[in-house]
Amino acid sequence: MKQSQLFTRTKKEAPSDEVSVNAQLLIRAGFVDKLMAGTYTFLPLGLRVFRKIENIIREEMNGLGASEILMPSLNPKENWEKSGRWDSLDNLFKFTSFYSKNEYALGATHEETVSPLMKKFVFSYKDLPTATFQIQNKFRDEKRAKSGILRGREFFMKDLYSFHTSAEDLDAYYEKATAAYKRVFERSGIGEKTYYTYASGGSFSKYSHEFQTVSEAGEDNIYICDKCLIAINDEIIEDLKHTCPECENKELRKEKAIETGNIFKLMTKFSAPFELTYKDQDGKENDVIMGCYGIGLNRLMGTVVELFHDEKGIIWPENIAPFSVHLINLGENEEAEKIYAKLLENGIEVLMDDREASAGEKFADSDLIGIPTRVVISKKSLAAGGIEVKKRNEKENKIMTVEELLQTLKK
RNA sequence: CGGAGUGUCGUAUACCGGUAGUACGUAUGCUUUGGGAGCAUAUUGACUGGGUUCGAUUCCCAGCACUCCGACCA
Repeated sequence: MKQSQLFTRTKKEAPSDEVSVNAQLLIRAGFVDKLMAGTYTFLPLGLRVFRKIENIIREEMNGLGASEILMPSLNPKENWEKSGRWDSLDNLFKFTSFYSKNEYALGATHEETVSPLMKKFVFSYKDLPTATFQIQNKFRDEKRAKSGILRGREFFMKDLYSFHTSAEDLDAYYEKATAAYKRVFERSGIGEKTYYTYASGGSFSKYSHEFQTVSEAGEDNIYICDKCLIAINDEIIEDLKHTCPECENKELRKEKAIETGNIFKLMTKFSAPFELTYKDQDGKENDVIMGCYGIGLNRLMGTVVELFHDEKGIIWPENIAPFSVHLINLGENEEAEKIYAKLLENGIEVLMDDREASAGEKFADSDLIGIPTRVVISKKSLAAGGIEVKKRNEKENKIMTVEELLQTLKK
């Protein structure tokens, strides 16, 4: 893509009312725009990052044998009454139709939709286990939206639901889902800082498991066990008497963390009220055993920015960067076009800065946007024998040929 | 939901109870091209409503919006 085609522009200064690092950098660099507190537009660069994250998650969910669907955000009141959450969930967005006076909810999560849906397809133990997921916008009437894109009122979530004949089968699937979640965080670049965490189960169950990413921007406090690399959310630390549940280690390290994922064993909490049942081998009717598994996509994106930035801007991990290469053209139009075409031919995602701007402005923008590899083409680089290549997270640059660049990118 | 703070060109800011200024941006022209370039000209603004006052962007009240702290967070 050519930068001159982008309708967005970078800003020297962040809006004075944005304090969180993720919002400041994402707005300044032109990845997102705030519509109101807790709702953000993904701009072209931001959407590219979003799609990268989405695809990583999608690949991992497909790897679990789950099939993707897309459920409506607009939900009937009836389903939420059936589960009891019309009244119990206080951040559920509810409204009344002006014309019909019917009441509706905007989906905050989709157990109330997926359970009656699966009732139409699951009849026998032969239909189980099965799993389905979606990547969709959720609505939660947060009392206080905050921290940029980390806690919004409308946000994107990947929600996976699994259906089983037994608790043992759910347990096995839960393990597989946990492994898939770990791969999602590793591939997104935050694996090292993300801990499998024991947590409370909220309205779903007594306990659940979270994936917590260590960051000062986090809202949760977790206690990390450096022996088994798991953590405990401080909301249940008293229950566990300050020891790690896995190894009984008492020397836990307290850190602030962002909840990037949360998984629950629902058991029959939703299958029972929605009469989602199956017939077993003996012809007996049983409630389906369920699990649910969520990852917030906006939150994952914001967390990456919180973790990877410097005073000049964002430093995107390779796998979720909007582009692989930022090609900076300093007045060498013909050569730049050739290199741009060559990189595209080789399947490299390139953003070419073809604007008529000063070198300083182009460099500053490049650092702010944070594409992993910067390539400069100029009189100086050509005289030195080629193009100048610099990684966003390194200080030194190297002169090389385009062929050599292609070799490095393939590694 | 409780508490606090803030609303001035597109952005960041200044001053002020009496003609609202600067920088960046944007537009035009010329010069410039390795770290947000220079000159000239132009361009755009007091959240909404009420009150006090001869006069309010400024003071007061209400509303709305945003941010922060706390509570909440499936």
